[in-house]
Amino acid sequence: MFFQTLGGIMSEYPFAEVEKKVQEKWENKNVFAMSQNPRNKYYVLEMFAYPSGDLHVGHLRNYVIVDLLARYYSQRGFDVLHPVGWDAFGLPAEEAAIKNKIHPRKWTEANIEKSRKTLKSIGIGYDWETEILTCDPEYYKWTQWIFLKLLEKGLAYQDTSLVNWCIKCQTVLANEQVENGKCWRCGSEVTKRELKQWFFRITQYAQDLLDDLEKLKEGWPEPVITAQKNWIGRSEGAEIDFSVMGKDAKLTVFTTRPDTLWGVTFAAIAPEHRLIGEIISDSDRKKEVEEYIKKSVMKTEIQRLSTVEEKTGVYSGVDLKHPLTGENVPLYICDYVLSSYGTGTVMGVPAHDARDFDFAKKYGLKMKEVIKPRQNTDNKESLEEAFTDYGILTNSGEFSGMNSEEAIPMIIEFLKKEKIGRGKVNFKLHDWLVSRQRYWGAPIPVVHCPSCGVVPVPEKDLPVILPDNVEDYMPKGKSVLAAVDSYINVSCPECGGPALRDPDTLDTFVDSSWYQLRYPDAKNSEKLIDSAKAESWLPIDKYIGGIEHATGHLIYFRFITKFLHRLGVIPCGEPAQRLFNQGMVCGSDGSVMSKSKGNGVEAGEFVGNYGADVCRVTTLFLAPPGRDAIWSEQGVAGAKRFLDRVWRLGEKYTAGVSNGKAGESDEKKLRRTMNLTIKKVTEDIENWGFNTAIASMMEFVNELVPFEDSSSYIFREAYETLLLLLAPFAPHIAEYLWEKAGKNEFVLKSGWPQYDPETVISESEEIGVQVNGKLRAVLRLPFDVTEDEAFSQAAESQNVKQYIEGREIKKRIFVPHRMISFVVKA
RNA sequence: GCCGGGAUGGCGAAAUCGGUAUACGCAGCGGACUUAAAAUCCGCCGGUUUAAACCUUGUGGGUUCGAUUCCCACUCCCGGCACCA
Repeated sequence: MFFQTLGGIMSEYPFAEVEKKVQEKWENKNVFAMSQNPRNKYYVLEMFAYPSGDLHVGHLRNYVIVDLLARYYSQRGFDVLHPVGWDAFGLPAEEAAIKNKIHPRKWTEANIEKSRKTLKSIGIGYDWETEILTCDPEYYKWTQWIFLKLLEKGLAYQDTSLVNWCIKCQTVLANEQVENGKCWRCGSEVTKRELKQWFFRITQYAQDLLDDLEKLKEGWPEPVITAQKNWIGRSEGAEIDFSVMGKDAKLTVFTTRPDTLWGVTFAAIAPEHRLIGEIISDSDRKKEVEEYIKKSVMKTEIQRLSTVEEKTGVYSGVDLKHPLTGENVPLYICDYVLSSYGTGTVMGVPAHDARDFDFAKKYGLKMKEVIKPRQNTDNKESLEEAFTDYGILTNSGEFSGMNSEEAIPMIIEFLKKEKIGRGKVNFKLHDWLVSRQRYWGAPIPVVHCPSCGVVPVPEKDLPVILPDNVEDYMPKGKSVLAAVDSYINVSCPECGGPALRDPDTLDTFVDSSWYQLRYPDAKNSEKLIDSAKAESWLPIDKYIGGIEHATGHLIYFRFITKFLHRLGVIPCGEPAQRLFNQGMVCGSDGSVMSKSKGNGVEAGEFVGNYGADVCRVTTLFLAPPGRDAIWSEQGVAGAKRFLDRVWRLGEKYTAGVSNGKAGESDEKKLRRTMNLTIKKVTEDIENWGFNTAIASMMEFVNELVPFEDSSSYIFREAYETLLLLLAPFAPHIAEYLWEKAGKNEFVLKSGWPQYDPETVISESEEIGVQVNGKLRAVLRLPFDVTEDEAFSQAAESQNVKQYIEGREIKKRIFVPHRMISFVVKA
């Protein structure tokens, strides 16, 4: 019996027994199962997690927040979908395999089991029937299917590209695995290597991805929208052709400032540019150029990170011809020019571009001023810095005297007519490199046949199963799978002749780019998702995760959603209606909590010591969910005391004793507090103010504790209301006490209290009185006090009197329920 | 360099259509209960001060009867992007 107060000892919330019991009850009755035909759906999801093993309290925050919402919306009568899954492919499993000789699958499954246990111990209400694992063939079958569809539509292609290569590890590294130009694992220098890779043509969706950000403005945080906008990086300008002197060749540049075309004094080309070899073939500076290229390509990574100041380059020995003036334009090879953006070649306008200015100054190149500032045209003899704003064109032939804004479209039109240029829109966004020379990922469903070329695996043969019989996971310069004969050798689906499977696997961002579509129909073996299910559950209503995914996952996620939408698989073009960025939890050292830093507090251990509900309340009370927070055990005591008091209220309720009659005014006050608390908690949940919601429940409890008559109707009503409000925050204790209170239905299905606006009005309230902006008194006045009455009462108040007496009152201000203010002449 | 977020008691934080700054909690102090301690309950708790008064939301200005809230300038901290022509 939990409800006996033994020998005067104040009882505490016996979390171990209660939480176990409640969790069993939830599980037996399958309370979190998704509805098969939702009328009023609500889909909440936290961002996909990598199963790293032990969850720490930092991870917990996210789960607890989303669970709170799921439970809240359930109580509000929505059909909630709150699923869980695991982003189970990826490098760490492989690293563990190499290090500890354990199969990546085993390692991954063991970790997932561990995390599952922790999540269950916190009482997160998932429908475990819908759980997905990206390393499950039934899941990656559809990852592969999406790949085939992209291939079919020309949105997946192979191309050679320079990739990060660690010589020591003999492997390709993703950008985020390169830290300051060094390999994240072995610390040795990373070089570039040209390899054939698979890409998704996300750039084809760039404009769409950009345009639809408009639709997300209401539901997504502004910083994410901005980050995506910058990442997509649309810029309008023109491509202009420059012919190569003495050769039948031309180079095209991209510029956003065609109005500065007359100011071109040199041109610069990226060292990696594909045409360099051809252009310098008979230059007398061939040797220097080749040396420079070799040097800059090798050290690209380090340079990118360290140099912003120094620009280097080498004269190619070749000149271009200015398309308008016919003048010689020397061509330089410069590593400040990016090969991956625009055309890999730029026109140099030192007078009007800061970078070109630096370069020209260093190499003593000419500067030609062709844009004048609109205001103060004090002619300086030599330029001290580039003038990069729009202005008035000068020395620009027939366009001289025009404003940049009007000249730009006219110049583009002119270039088009002369067939030496055209308008052009460029994006910073690059095509998405999706192949990895790695084992632990979804196999790329493609066969390479010597006679038929690249042949997609027929849909009926999906999934292409990742083989388990691998002995050595150490990459040897190519994918591990290339060495698995039984896997790699296959007959061509077209001609039946001997062929090879693609040895690469897909980037894990591909796995996580569509997972939200799978939950509503996780077991469907015929389709990615049944269209009726898609119709009734998609899109996500609330999506919660860290801002660090703003330009990675969230772009891929939107892209694949859009693609599948166009394909007719799903009804929506955006994956998530609302996005919320929860803040990070930092360890006591102030840095982000993580296993590798050793500053994590293990979740399982914490729950074992204090219980799930204390853990939840502590986490939620720590700070508002959007803000970064430093973990501290200090809050635990408060959370524990709070729940212990609730527990004792339960005893008081059960006992139903009347220690003297509560006065009418006390009852009225309690009714008022109850209604105010309902209002506050409801609004706070809607506005992500979980910490203040808890604060107001604490105030409510503080009033209930000393309330005399626990057999009174109002006490019983208030207590029951408290349990309903508390349930999303501390579901175990709420559920248990709800049952003890004689309720038959789960608290989760027992509705959400409504507040009565009438009762929150109190008879009187305290109003501050200011004189010349300084607070001089606080008066208790009737709620419906008239303005005149308020002024006269205020003026009579002792302390106010001394400040206004004998002085001319210039102004009186009355703000109902808040403030009375007098302005007097000094 | 550019973009974004932040700065309020000893600590986590609350209050922004401008209206009694510091709710709630932690820590601390005092008291009740107890042989005692813990737990629990009650009270105090920004600073100078007997009170009155004055000062106080990173800094300096401004608007206003009144500014944590709005405007301008700046400092520091955190995060992201980083030669995108």
